[in-house]
Amino acid sequence: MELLSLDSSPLFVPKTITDFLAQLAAIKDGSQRSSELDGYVKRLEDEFRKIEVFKRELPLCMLLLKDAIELLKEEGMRWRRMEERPVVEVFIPLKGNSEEDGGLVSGKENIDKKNWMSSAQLWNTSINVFDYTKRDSVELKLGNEEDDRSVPENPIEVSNNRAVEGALLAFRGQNELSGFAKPCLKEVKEVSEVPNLCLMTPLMSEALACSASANSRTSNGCKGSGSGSGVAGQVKLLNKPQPQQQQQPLRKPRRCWSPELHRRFVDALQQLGGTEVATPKQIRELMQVEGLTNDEVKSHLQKYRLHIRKLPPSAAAGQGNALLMSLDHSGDHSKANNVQSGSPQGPLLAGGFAKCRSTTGGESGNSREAEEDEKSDG
DNA sequence: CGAGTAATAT
DNA sequence: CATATTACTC
Repeated sequence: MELLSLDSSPLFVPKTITDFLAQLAAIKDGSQRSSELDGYVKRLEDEFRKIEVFKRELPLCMLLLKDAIELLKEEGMRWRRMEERPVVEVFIPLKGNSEEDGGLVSGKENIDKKNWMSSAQLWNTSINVFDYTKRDSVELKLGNEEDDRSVPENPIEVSNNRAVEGALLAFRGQNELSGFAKPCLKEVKEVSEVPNLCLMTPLMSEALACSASANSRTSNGCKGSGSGSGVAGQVKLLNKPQPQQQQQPLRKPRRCWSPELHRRFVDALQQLGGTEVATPKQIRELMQVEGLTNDEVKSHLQKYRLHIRKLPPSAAAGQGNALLMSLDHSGDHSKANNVQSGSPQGPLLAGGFAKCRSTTGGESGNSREAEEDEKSDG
């Protein structure tokens, strides 16, 4: 046993990071030590990718793992430096600047965690922003957001993560993250409290256009596969130096109509009195979704109309159709919206309307839509 | 400009 | 084939 630990063969799995560090510290041979560390970090990262799929269920694991990875990496760098010039420093600086700062150990940790938490929140709410290399930008972005979270106006807003998304994309470029970028938009599930829609903002399109054209359209994985099973599996490094920036009519990235978004759409629709009488502009304004363009709504409406025209029989029989609703709303009362018994959502949506379901979230059984924030019209 | 629709792309 | 974007007409 001890032999093993001393030998620290590649298979040896230390119980804790500190243990591991202690082990490493015992190793005198620099190359061996670094290889040990590298291997361990690699495994950590592997696992991280795996559990990333369950990030919602295992947020703490994510954090811990990430922290561990960070720490080990830092440690590795530190040691390498120490190789060159022996310095007597206490380790566990956690992360500071990639340069070295002194041995600030005390309060830093806490602050760190806090920030991480905010990041985590972001993941949960909309995008998967995970990058342990350049999360600084993320943090900055978040700083404002989370602090200023009191925006009662529209709960639904474009994931203002376009910058983040950019970073993410960049990150994807240099490191494979198959399962990461995808979920950003489809992952959006009702997070109980914060309903959020996934929208791609026009601004984003620039960034996307570049990497999208160069790389692939996977950036906006709407219907794309998913399943995090192969997350750790595929590794493709495609790094292209984005030769062309903006030229030609760059196509807007596809807007993914998440269930939430669509629900919003339908809501607006019925509030406006039906699919046939509502106009795109009205809908858009009513939806109050930032970044949502008129054309997009129009397009969606077109599709929607087609759909409900296509299968009216069954729906009509259900007498709860949106078509009829337009008529129904005549004598609307305060809660006319409640017509959801046979709400347009059911039949219509069932047709496969809301397709951008999350892949990672296996519990798609939450078909039960959380009741929306009803507009208590005065 | 906005709505509606067809054509086109992914 | 479904879905979303663009182009076109009114």
